[in-house]
Amino acid sequence: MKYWLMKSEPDVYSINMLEKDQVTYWDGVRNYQARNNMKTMKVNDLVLFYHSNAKPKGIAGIAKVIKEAYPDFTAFDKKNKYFDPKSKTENPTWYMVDIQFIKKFKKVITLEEIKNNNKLNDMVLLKNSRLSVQPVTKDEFEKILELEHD
DNA sequence: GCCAACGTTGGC
DNA sequence: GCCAACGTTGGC
Repeated sequence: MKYWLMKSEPDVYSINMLEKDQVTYWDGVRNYQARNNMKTMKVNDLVLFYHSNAKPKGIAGIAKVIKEAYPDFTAFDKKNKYFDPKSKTENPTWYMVDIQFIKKFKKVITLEEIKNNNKLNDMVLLKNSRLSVQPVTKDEFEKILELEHD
């Protein structure tokens, strides 16, 4: 099993909305590295749900992958804001996965807390802050859970 | 709201 | 294939 971190701006889609929906499809990824990461995901992989451009910004909860990568249909729809003419139905450029809500942290584990933890210095989150879908190691995932506070 | 970092595009 | 110009992300 693998671990991941996925970013969302809570104004666009937050952990609360995922809790309400329970299941969602992760559309709109238009970056090749992020897409490749999604293509690597397997059912039951765990996902840290990160709130970017937010206050507080940080990890807001956990989700799991329930459907592996399939074509992102929003890329085919001219009226959708994620429309991309270079993605063809017969040879899609962009993919999405489905995730399911697992839990919402009582308090967001903030970016600051992550930065202040020596064990988490190598997280992709800190090295490549712009990547919206990124791998997390088992050790990092477990350390994050230790930072959860009631 | 600013801007650094980074990815993509397109002219050559 | 290089790289300048441009657009986007996301922390501050």
